[in-house]
Amino acid sequence: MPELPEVEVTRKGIAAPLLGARVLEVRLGKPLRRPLGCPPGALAGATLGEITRRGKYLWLPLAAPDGGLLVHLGMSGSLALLERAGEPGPHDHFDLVTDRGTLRLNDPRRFGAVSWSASLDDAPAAALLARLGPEPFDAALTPQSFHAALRARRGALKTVLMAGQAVVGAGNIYACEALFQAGIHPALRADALSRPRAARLLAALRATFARALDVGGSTLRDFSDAHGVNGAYQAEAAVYGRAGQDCRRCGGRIRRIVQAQRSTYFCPSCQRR
DNA sequence: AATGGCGCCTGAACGC
DNA sequence: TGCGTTCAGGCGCCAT
Repeated sequence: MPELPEVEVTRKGIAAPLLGARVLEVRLGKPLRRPLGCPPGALAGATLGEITRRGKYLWLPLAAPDGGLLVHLGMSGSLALLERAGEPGPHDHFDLVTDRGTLRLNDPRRFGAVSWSASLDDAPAAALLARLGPEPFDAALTPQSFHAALRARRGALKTVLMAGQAVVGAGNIYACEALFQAGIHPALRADALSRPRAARLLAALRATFARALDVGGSTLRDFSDAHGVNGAYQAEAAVYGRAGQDCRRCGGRIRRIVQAQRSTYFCPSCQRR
């Protein structure tokens, strides 16, 4: 469900209220994608530091006992910070009970994960984060470096965007939307993209993310933020989920193709190879 | 080292 | 109404 903007909106919703919170208890539901990696009881008494984000991962640092939790929301996960948490529902699989409320992970498909690591430099966190490319708004990510990263890839641009090595954060929706905004065909080979067009794509991706952050991640149909509110779908996707409908820019017909077993939506006349 | 394919889960929407 | 099929916002790991 969440792409980078949604994860960042989630982080913003929980970072301040949980800073300095004391862990009282950890409750687990059904198994998630990977094991917690420590006995739940071992976290009691720890104090939460400032929650950070890397790609679509959240890092919840803990002190005394030291360590942290690396959280990924997968396809269908969402976090809510509840003042008074009721009994966990059938899809609530992780509760971090603190003296400032309960941070609850709801994840019907259970592709998400919560993993304890001694630090970001230790397993499993280090290995999971090691493969990630630069953050989209990192100043070190320039049109030049982005173009260079794309030139090292032979796959289709849309697939490469989603792989997260040239830049992190784009999922299926924002990859499609950014390519539309940049006027680039999703099946164009990454290493065939000219430098000006790479610059255009980076700008489009940043604009897409910035817009989503502005509206609080509510560009996604059923996203709900850390307070459980939202879900106000903006209905502003230009191409995603619009196969067969008219392109808002040229009036042509939006097409759906499959790339790497994922749906890709694009406008054949606005987006050129 | 990059690439493509598969598996992990459940629920909603759709067609018959 | 019920049943089967398809699809869904993401990784990780594996073989090549």
